[in-house]
Amino acid sequence: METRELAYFVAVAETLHFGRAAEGLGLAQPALSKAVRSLERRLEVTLFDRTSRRVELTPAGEVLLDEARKALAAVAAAARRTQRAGRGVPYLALAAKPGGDAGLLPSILRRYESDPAAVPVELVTAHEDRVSLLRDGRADVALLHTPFDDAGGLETEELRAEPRSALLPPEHRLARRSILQLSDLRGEPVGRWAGYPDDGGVEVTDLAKLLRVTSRGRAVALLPQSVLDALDHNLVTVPVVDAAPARLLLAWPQGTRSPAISALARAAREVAAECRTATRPVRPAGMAERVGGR
Amino acid sequence: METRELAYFVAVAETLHFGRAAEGLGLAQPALSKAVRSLERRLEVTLFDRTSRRVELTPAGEVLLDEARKALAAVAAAARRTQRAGRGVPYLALAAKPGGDAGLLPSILRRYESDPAAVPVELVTAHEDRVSLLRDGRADVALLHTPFDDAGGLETEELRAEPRSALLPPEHRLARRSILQLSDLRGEPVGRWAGYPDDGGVEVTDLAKLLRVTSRGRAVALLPQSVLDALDHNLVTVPVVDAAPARLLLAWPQGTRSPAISALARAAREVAAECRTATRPVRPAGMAERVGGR
DNA sequence: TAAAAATACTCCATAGGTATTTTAT
DNA sequence: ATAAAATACCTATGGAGTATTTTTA
Repeated sequence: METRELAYFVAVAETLHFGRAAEGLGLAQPALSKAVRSLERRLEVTLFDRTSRRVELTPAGEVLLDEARKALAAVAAAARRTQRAGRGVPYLALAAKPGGDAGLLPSILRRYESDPAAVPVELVTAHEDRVSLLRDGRADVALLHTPFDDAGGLETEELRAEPRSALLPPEHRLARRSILQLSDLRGEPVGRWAGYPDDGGVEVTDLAKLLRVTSRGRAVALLPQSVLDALDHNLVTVPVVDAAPARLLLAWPQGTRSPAISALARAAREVAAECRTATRPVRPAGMAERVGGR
Repeated sequence: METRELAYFVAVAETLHFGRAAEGLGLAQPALSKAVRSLERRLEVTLFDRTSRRVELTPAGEVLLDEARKALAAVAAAARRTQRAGRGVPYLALAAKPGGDAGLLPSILRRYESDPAAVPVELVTAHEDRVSLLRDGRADVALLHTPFDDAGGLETEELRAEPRSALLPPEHRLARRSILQLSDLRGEPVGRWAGYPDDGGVEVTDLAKLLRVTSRGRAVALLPQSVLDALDHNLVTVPVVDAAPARLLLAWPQGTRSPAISALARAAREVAAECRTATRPVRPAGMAERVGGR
């Protein structure tokens, strides 16, 4: 199986339409039909049930879609890592969301640089999809936030874990509660980052937008207290006691823990520990209150 | 990058010889030279430092060798899993070493079959390389033995952990000791399974061979007590207190935990637990003794 | 009947072959 | 001097194009 064929298959599987998939790939429809047919012949497996009106994946096709994505990511990672290794000095590409480092990054990098195993760091900022940067080799390490990012299949170092609170407009029916449970939020539209699976919530792209949407009462946000505190708002926060805690992780692909990554993880762990002792949680948990704003 | 090119590159990187690699791939040397050159051109990276007398990998080449192996395994896995999904009823391919199940397998399977999530199991027996069966999709789950198998990058369920003992000929200088430490075995040739990295020990392919080699005093074996007890021998076993325990694991690739795998893991866990309580270790640890034989 | 996949064919880019040259030991 | 990679050149497979047919909702 050639990667070209896999890419073609994935394109069709994602659109379920040979014509549009071909257009997306920049080739003609018959070529794509033939390529998929020949893949099916080679594997001796039917990948699509298709008529001239509908295209759908067979169970085997579902499996291949999943596996092909992984395989293509691995091939892309091979190319990217090789190219990076080929260009001069070795360095570490660190992916982080702008503002998503909880202010720890400068101290982490300062400490890391004093480590003998340190290697120059290139910061790759990306609002979305830091995990796929790791998976396809554009980055070596990333700062992630679970449960927002999916750290499956990655090795991680936890830097911080924090319970989450709901951000509500003052007039909201739950705004006077001292604590909440997830079940209280049943039926509420919850703000959801663009690019994450649609659970019926409102899609937002950044905190400012989330804030606007929340102010208008169109959604509630579920965020770590420290993030809510840092925002400039006139809303109410209520701890959600059974929400999975928001965790800040340093993550890298399985089995790629180089000395440089170890050094960075060490520095990050140390800085996070210091930060924890320095800024102990001040606010008693389980208290609703007005915060922020002017 | 096409998988063909990656496979060609890996062949050259493994032999460090274009001619022999080409022969192995069943094509002519110039074709291989050209393919590698075009790969280098495409990546804009030099992969080999080569003269007409010597071929060696550049640092970037080392990276690609590593990454390409992973990528090729992912592609092979995609093909295998798809084909298996395409052939009739879904089933679970379970890789195990013949005799390497500690006798647990029949009970595990019997219990598993009563689970509603159970799916037919196909047993794939392989003396070596069960991990690569998982990695390239020929198997879904495997019974592994650490530290003999490398479970890196796999999800696992530990079924049993057992301290290991040295198997020695009665006349061996260490045969009268009550316990041993790894340091006592410094310099002793230790039996090593075929296919594992050469640490200077004697390579053996099966337990019978290991037994013969050990009897002749050409090596010592380092095995879990239960395996030694099951063997028919006239040798002495001495516990090695600081050897990593031998662990029997059920393992599957990251992120593939299907309901069927969960059910099998559950059954395995339960059977292993029962077995632990039923056959508590009888022999007081730290006692040298004659065992087995007739 | 109309939208969309499959088929029929044509073409050419390139993977691969053979013969030969270059190079380093 | 020789082993081995690179180069030159040729061939043909198959990937991709255009035009057309078939299919089904």
